[in-house]
Amino acid sequence: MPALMFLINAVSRCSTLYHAERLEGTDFRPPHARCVSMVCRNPGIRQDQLVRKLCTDKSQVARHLAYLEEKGYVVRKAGEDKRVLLVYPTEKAEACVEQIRQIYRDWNEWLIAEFTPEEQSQFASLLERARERAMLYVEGGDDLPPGCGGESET
Amino acid sequence: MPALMFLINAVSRCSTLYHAERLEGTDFRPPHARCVSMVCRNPGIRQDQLVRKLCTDKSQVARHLAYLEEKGYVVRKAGEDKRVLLVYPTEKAEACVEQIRQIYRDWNEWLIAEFTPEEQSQFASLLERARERAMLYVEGGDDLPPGCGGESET
DNA sequence: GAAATAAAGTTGCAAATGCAACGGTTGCGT
DNA sequence: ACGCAACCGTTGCATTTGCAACTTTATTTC
Repeated sequence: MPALMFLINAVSRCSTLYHAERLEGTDFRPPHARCVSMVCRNPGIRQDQLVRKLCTDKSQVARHLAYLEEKGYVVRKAGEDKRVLLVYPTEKAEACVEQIRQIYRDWNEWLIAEFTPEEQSQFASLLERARERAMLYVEGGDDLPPGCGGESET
Repeated sequence: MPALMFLINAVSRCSTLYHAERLEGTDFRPPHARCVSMVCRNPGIRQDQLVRKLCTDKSQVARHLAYLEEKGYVVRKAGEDKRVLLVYPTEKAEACVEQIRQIYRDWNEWLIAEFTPEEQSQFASLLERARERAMLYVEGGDDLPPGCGGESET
């Protein structure tokens, strides 16, 4: 049995390929669509919080938002704390976010279409818990996987 | 609740970051390690089958194997059908594959450490089924997700 | 048997990603 | 009030990835 990572990588890649296909002809590629979807769900979100939610590198978010801003899908305003940028969707974004969400739904439903309803909710729940735990590694903390300098052994 | 893709992408990315950290100082980066692990598990595998198992692009496998061959970890021989290459691990690869596998195990176990044993096997089983279904999309066929030209409507 | 078609692998190129270094801003300690 | 560390976002750079065009070999078709 292969390691979980192989399974997860495979599903992740297939998902992205599907989204890329569905997004053909739009202004978006998969990472842009992820940003738009998240910004519309959280208007005024701080850019660094967007990085956390998308679990990617801050340089990616900076570049993708710059692209989306240039295309008129988002607006960024400095917060009270002038270090942070608050990101707002424009009407142009609101007008097409539903189309993006539909792509997500289509993939989700098709992917787990052969699961029973209980399996479907189990799957989502376990994945969410795995995600939370995986984030612990990225964000650092006490409970780290082996080989991260956090070993309690001598 | 976010789409499954966000969860899967996040776990996938965290996994890769972890593996990259653990592989520091070796000749491998995550994609090389994946190739070595798979080739050692399937000595003499055809390069195109490796592409399927790793669920990546054939150009990636070509480049990563070229690197591994140059470094002396694998050997590639033309098959009876001279179009295909058969990939064999060298002793050098066999000597370090166990170290790679340990990294996979460490991550696996840590990631699902807070699941109950039943949840752990459920998770692996559901992920495997999701992977198989996701591959259906990449490899084409009858049962495709919406928007892939395979619609049965008019 | 020759030509057309398909398959496997390689290479070139553009996009996406991750990291490290940098600039501007805030908060803290003294 | 000053200096210093931390924080946020941006940019430069190297790696990884995906696609398409190409080469070589096998298979099909006539």
